[in-house]
Amino acid sequence: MQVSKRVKLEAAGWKVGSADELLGLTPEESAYIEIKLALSHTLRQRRLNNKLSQFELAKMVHSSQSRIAKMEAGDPSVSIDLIMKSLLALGASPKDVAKAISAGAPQAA
Amino acid sequence: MQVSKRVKLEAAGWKVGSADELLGLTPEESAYIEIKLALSHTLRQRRLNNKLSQFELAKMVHSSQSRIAKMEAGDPSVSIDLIMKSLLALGASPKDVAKAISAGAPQAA
DNA sequence: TGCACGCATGTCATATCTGACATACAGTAC
DNA sequence: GTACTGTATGTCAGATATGACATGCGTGCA
Repeated sequence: MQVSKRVKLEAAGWKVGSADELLGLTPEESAYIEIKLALSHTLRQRRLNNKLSQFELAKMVHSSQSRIAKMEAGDPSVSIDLIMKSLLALGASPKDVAKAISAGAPQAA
Repeated sequence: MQVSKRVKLEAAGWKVGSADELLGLTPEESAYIEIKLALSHTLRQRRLNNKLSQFELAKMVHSSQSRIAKMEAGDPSVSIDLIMKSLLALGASPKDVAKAISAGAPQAA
């Protein structure tokens, strides 16, 4: 993740790395965000690997470009459900999803 | 999973084991259900390990007994989001969640 | 027997999520 | 410069999920 992106995410209300000390997040909340960001990141990876634009992926999953952008940004308005369904539509298996979560959200350097 | 439980789930509209051949599920749909059932099962395990009733867990996660029952049943009306949040509230880490998904839904014998 | 506990299932008002749309911005090509 | 592609972000009506409640069912126990 580029720093610029990280700054935007943080400005948008999320903390990216080890967030909890700065914001007042409970362990559950930060674990939830960690999972969401891990899946968001994996979604973008998979989309790019498949050489798809957000618009094209949106058509595939019967959604819209703006919602794909929000998914990849880990926007608070998108559910983990939706991100997972999109991953599965891109051919990910449950084990792939598990691996993505295990790998965790990409940490800042 | 007891057979009786399995029968109930199936009667409720889900197929449990290798479902897709019987119902007309797409690979994404069955992967989604597989993940949901894996997490449902893990939720029940964790709750029982902690010796909590559904009612007690409901209070912990600011929900209701009926919704916990639906989560554990993998009811179509509950999102994976909610099940995951409950797991995290029970102290599961993202890696625990990943392991649960990797392990998969308990297969019928 | 009655009564309490734990769990399942159905319903419903409301809270939350979603897709669609508009719009803005960066990069590239002309 | 314009035009086009890909992406980000804000808004909103309609769709979906949620908590709460009622109720039923089985089990244990006095």
